[in-house]
Amino acid sequence: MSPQPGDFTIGEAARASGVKVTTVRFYESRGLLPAPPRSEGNRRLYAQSHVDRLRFIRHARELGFALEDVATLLSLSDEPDQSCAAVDAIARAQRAEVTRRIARLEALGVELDRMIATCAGGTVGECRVIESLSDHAHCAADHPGPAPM
Amino acid sequence: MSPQPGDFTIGEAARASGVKVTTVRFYESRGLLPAPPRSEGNRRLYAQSHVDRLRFIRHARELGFALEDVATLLSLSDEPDQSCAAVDAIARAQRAEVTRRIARLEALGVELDRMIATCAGGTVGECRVIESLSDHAHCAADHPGPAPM
DNA sequence: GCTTGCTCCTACAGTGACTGTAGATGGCAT
DNA sequence: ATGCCATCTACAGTCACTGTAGGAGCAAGC
Ligand SMILES: [Zn+2]
Ligand SMILES: [Zn+2]
Ligand SMILES: [Zn+2]
Ligand SMILES: [Zn+2]
Repeated sequence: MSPQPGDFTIGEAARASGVKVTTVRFYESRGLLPAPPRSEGNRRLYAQSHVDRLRFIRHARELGFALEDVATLLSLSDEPDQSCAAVDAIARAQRAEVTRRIARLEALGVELDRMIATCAGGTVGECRVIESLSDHAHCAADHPGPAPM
Repeated sequence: MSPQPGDFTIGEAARASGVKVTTVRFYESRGLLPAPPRSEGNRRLYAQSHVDRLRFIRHARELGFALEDVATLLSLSDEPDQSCAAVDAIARAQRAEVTRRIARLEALGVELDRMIATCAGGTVGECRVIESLSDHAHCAADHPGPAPM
């Protein structure tokens, strides 16, 4: 395929969508972006629809959706006559996840603040931050597990 | 080395510290936990000090410190005569990071709520959630980048 | 003594969502 | 023709683990 007016190189598609060149190729490898036709010199030739799709992916990723969810949302958006209940469910699940993460981080913030406030600025041997880390019994809330943050 | 009373197998150390067996070995491979002596049958034999160290690591991880920071905190705690300024700095940086993450997630939550509220429950073609994802211009705040969440 | 069943061993691959690197071409401008 | 950036493929690295395969150790029950 020879380059047409209106085609984008991968660099142009990257700039137009705000997705990095390497990430565009990565999305293709993950099946989120269809493999475009190539030029005679084997370069990818993107159309506007690819750029639109990249912007969709970017926005969804910025909102924290996992690539798997992005893939589902993309395949749903390709079938406009279906019910949007599945779309809604994914968005609500993401909202709930965001809420959980915030609660988690608020609790960490409180405990970190308590720890930091006890530090009197002396030696490590006297430092209550180290002590707090050593002694789990000092902490008010239970920790659900290693922080995914 | 033959097992002594007071020694822990890796499984016992794991239960006593709340760190999984595989994760204990992983921490050893990362240099966070010193390699313990072995039994005649090549099993790791931990002392109470190892269990204490594991509990320290676990608590620091629960507070979201990266393993590299945990390693620094551990090496600082091994030198009790030094100033605790470095400890304080790491804790404050972690606190700041938690604050940033919360702010980020609050913004995502607001945008997700707006998106979800516009969904009227019709078809995908009419769904404003998909539309919001497609059209970046509809969103109020700038996104700093893909969400690390 | 023998089998069952749990724990433990090493070594390596996989996760998610990319990022970085190496070495080889493509293609445009001077 | 020369320089230089963009692009190509393929693979390793990131982080903090988790999971798997294929053995070996060890206590208890028979
Ligand atoms: Zn201190
Ligand atoms: Zn705590
Ligand atoms: Zn909808
Ligand atoms: Zn937005």
